[in-house]
Amino acid sequence: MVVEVVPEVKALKALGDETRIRAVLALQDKELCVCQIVKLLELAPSTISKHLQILKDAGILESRKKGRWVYYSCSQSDAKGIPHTALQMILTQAQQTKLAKADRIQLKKILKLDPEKLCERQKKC
Amino acid sequence: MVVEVVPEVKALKALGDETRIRAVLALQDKELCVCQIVKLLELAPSTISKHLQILKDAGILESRKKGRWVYYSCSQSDAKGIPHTALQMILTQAQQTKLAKADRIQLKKILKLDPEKLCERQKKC
DNA sequence: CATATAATTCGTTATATGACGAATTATAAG
DNA sequence: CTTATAATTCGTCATATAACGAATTATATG
Repeated sequence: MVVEVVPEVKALKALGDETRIRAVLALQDKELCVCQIVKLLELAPSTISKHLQILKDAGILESRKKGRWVYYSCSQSDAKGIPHTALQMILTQAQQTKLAKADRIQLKKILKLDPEKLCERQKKC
Repeated sequence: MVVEVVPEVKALKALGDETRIRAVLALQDKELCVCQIVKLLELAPSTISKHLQILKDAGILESRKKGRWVYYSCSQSDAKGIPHTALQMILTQAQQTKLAKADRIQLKKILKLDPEKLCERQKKC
């Protein structure tokens, strides 16, 4: 886990995982609730939750709770070991990759899904 | 290992390790041969060699061979997943930490060591 | 108050990682 | 040509990581 790690490399380690960088890229435009990220990345909720914790602990993401839902968003301040400007450059470049492009298409679909069909959560997200 | 990894996160993963970021920071001023890095980081040569490979494979370091010695230095081009400018910002910030400062003091000592006393390699480094 | 739901925490498991020393490779020196 | 040395590769082992499902927590709804 990214836990006993020296703060200098926390954000680097957090971002150095395909699933986690995909999550951060998905959050570039707007905040999303956990269930939407689960839908996008197709991993168990518990797995996604843990990844989001790691990113939050690294200062890359923030979260706010609204009712039963938890919304994650990109932090506007420096992450642990990566200045905000540098992080932006990294993410801008990563957005150009196939990986990110495919996810953006998929995310668009998820955001447009019939709220009734996706799940209850969509009614409130 | 950092090997099966999608290129987007290779450099991030490579840097997200205390030993490896220390190596990169030590190489900011000038190239060093493997034995000097071994001396600085106090790990087995085989371990250091592997770390340096990972950093090289991520596009962060370069190496040149001169006789029996292999010198590693920082690459001037983009790493895999981190634009060069962003990497510079990250490293500049990392240089401010206690970890890096202590290493710089130690490195200065290593570079001044009596060549005869350190080891044969020092005669040529 | 009971039930449903979103998210997290916990326990487990398979795989990845980082460490080492021994063996190997490449080059220099005797 | 033999020996010594710098670095790497290989095999092994202990630990870290990422995945899952079950259990738990928090909140909304009937």
